[in-house]
Amino acid sequence: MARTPTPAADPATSATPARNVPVQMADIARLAGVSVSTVSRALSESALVSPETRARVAELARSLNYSINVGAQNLRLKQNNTVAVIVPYEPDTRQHLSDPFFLSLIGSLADALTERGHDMLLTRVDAGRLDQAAQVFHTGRAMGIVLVGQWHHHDQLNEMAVRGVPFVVWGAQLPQQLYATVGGDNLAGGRLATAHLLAQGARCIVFLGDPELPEAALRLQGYLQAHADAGLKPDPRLQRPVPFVPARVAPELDDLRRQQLGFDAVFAASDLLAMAAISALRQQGLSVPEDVLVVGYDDIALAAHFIPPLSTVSQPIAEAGRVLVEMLLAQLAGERVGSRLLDTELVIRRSSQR
Amino acid sequence: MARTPTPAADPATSATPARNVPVQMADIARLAGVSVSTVSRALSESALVSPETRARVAELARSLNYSINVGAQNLRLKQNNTVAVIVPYEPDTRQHLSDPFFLSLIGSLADALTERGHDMLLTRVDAGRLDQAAQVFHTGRAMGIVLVGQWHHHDQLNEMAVRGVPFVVWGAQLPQQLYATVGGDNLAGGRLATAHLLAQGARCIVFLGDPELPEAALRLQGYLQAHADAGLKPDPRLQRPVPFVPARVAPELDDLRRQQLGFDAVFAASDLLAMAAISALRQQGLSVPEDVLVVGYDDIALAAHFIPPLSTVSQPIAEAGRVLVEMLLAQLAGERVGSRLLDTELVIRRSSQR
DNA sequence: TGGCATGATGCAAACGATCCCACTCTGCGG
DNA sequence: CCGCAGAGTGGGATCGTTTGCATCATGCCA
Repeated sequence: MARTPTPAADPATSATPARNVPVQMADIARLAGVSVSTVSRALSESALVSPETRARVAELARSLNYSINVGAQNLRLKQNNTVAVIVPYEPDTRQHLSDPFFLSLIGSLADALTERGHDMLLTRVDAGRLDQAAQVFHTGRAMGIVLVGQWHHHDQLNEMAVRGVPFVVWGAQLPQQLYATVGGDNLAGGRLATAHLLAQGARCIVFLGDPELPEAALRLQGYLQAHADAGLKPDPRLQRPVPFVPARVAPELDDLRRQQLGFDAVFAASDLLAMAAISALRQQGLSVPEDVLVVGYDDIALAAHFIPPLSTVSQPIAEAGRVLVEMLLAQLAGERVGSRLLDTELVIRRSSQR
Repeated sequence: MARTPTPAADPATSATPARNVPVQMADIARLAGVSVSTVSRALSESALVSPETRARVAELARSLNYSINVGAQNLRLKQNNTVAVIVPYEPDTRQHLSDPFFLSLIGSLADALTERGHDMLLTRVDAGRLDQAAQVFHTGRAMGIVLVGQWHHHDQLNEMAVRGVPFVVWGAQLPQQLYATVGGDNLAGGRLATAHLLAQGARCIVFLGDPELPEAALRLQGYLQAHADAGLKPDPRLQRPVPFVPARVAPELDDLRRQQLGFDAVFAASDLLAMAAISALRQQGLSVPEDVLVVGYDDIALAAHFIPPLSTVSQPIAEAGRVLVEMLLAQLAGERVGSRLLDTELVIRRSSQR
């Protein structure tokens, strides 16, 4: 290709039009005829500098479009105001951040953190190598950690806590845990949903959800309790341990049908599963709520616009973000914080009413 | 409350069990009997240190659970490998990060960034005070910026570009823009969707979407083009400028009915709007697709599980994240990057087929 | 007029890493 | 026996801030 000089596009030719010359305190100091110390003090509104100097420096800083280098500042102050939000990532399914509930939770955390003037570092780590999570703390990238998502490795979390890593977890509260969790009241949620279905006359309620995950296990326990409360004993074969993957729902329901196990309601441990279930039922020629009642869990934004509008157990997402942040900060302030259970609420829509 | 001393819980009593004594290079140096320089070199696998020393230092570092302080490292190296992802926030509606499409895009960005070893800083800024976005760059918190979401202020973006802030934008490509965008081919998407509806026999197609937003405007333009291609002229009253808020859809459709404007199809500029439309139609006693055909936009995860499964224009989310990151990095490497249009694809499901 | 608060400023040492430069030590060739 | 190359290491400046302490001018009182 011939060398055709294009004056405007050639960076070497043009007189560095927008080359980034990062302005720093020393520059301001020189221009203002004071020392860096004074500039530093002036910019931090210290009462030690005279009002005139302060004004002059401030004006200069603004006109030079100066902004402080937080890296250097943090180093000097040994401070850091970013919080890491870490989501697990299942290497086998390569399932990335996908459940709308967790995405909303992340949104809510972003809100809560910016509200308090903190930065949010979003990181994904291999669910198995949880120790990597602690790295963002040890390397000083974040002052604390919020873990959201399904974490299987209870003991790894305990170890992190022992090592003094400040963190809070969204999830179920387990016995013997050394760390603080925030979570919906899964037991109550499961019981509410199931009791409602029973009250609607359902007698054979399918449970969809993966009891390996503590949260789902509690919802299942609530399901059992509601039955017990009503003096009923549910058929254990109706409890289907499906992972949180919508595509796994239809085969499960087909299987029930093949086994000739009749059912008149479904309680799914997530809205995504519930919606998949409704689709699958429709496929089988059954309609909701006429033939089968369905209740989901999470109350994601779409639940209300689904057809039929989905009854579900609502988790207080906005509050969740706020509380998680609050607790992390309290912990950083040296307080000893316990776990928190947030109220859940049953939202009754069409899908569970005949 | 009486002061009941609980020995284990009292931090002052216990012998600082997990008190955080941040170990640093100097500590390792002392213990290894070498200088910090050597430690630094050993840990960075420099060939300048003898293999024995290197091994000794590495072993010591591991046993002390040492990890480098990236803040100090960044300061010294004048480097920084975090990328800021900024989402707009409408102060009037206080609408937080909610559209599933953008949330997925964020997920995909998180994936693309971690894959390349970058940290992701997630920030929300007031859509009107876009200049705040540049701050995260100027303060050195991030080396570059990815803007996602609906940005109205084209000129503010241009100004940022002029000032030399490295960033890329997800969105529509506009004339006279000085910055790089990545976006789906909204024009083609709109045309595809509309042409498909016309091919299905629809003749009065409602368009739902806010043409104030460049992306939606292009989709509308595609809608018009498809009509022109078919030698048709759509009734302008069928173009309804609704914002991206599901709740605004039903009133709009009611209004159409009040005006006695018949229609046999709806093309919504987002899946959320499409789903809200289907719900609203159902409310009015109309069924989809029997009475009205519907096509959405984005192909969010739930579209396939909706009832009826939603036809929609699919945007390549995973690719979007990858390309955005690639382009930002190219820009940081000093390359001059142009905007990129990603292929969109029409996914035909039940909602648009009689 | 000297002593001394008082207010405004500057100097220099941190913060925790990197890396240029100088230094020591060994081994080898002249 | 001396010089020197080269390998391995240490000293210390540096990145951009903050802040304890010293400095210095001023004004006031005795």
